[in-house]
Amino acid sequence: MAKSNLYKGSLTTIILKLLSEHDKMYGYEITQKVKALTKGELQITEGALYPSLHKLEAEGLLEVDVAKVDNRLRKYYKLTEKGTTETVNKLDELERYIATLQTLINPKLSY
Amino acid sequence: MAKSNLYKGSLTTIILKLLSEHDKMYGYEITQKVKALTKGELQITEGALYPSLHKLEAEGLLEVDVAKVDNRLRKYYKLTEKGTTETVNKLDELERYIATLQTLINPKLSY
DNA sequence: TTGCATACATAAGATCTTTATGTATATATT
DNA sequence: AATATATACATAAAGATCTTATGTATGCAA
Repeated sequence: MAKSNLYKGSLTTIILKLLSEHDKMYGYEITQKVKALTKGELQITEGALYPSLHKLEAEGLLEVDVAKVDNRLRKYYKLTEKGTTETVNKLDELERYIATLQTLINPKLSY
Repeated sequence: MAKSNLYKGSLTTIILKLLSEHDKMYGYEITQKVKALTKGELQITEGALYPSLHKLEAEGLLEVDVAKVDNRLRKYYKLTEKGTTETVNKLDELERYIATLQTLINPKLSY
């Protein structure tokens, strides 16, 4: 994930946010979408993504729908009701986090 | 650190940025300064701070000046030349990171 | 047939943090 | 006088998250 270890902790929120916009997505699709949206800045590795998806599922925030497309396996993930609620919380948290960083880093500017 | 595990990875940059503005600071002072600047949002724990300071010192980004004030030990940290250079890099990295997050989270807005 | 893209997965190790604990002095409260 | 809080340092165990490496398998292009 972009060499920077800043992203540590934000992956979950990113996944949830994408799923709140796209109804259902599968793992590989998420990596490609993030790569495209960020113009290559952020490349989610599989070693980070899949365990994260599994955890979100285990927590009941996502539910899976396995499908076979072109003779290849796909696991479509979508938000549960709980996941939708949690997405709002996580996004709030992320925005507060960014605001706090801005305070520390650009003390003279207001955003 | 604010319950949120988002801050993971940003502590180093925060420390460097503060030291780029304050010439020299000691550990406890850093925790208080951050707490005040963020109105309590971000409270750096000692278990995170001290290992981080030691690491920055080991990497040659900070140098220490031990002092005794009111019969109590203080370790004043200041940026080395290398540390000053690295601060610029880390701040650039953090700003790109924030910009990337904004792209993912507020696709409709530009910052 | 070799390589690249698609599509999943996991395990070992690295990194950073929390939580808990320890030492010690100074000051305020009861 | 005793207790609590603030100041000031430190480390160790456990937890969370990620990187890196590896594995399986299909489809397609060179």
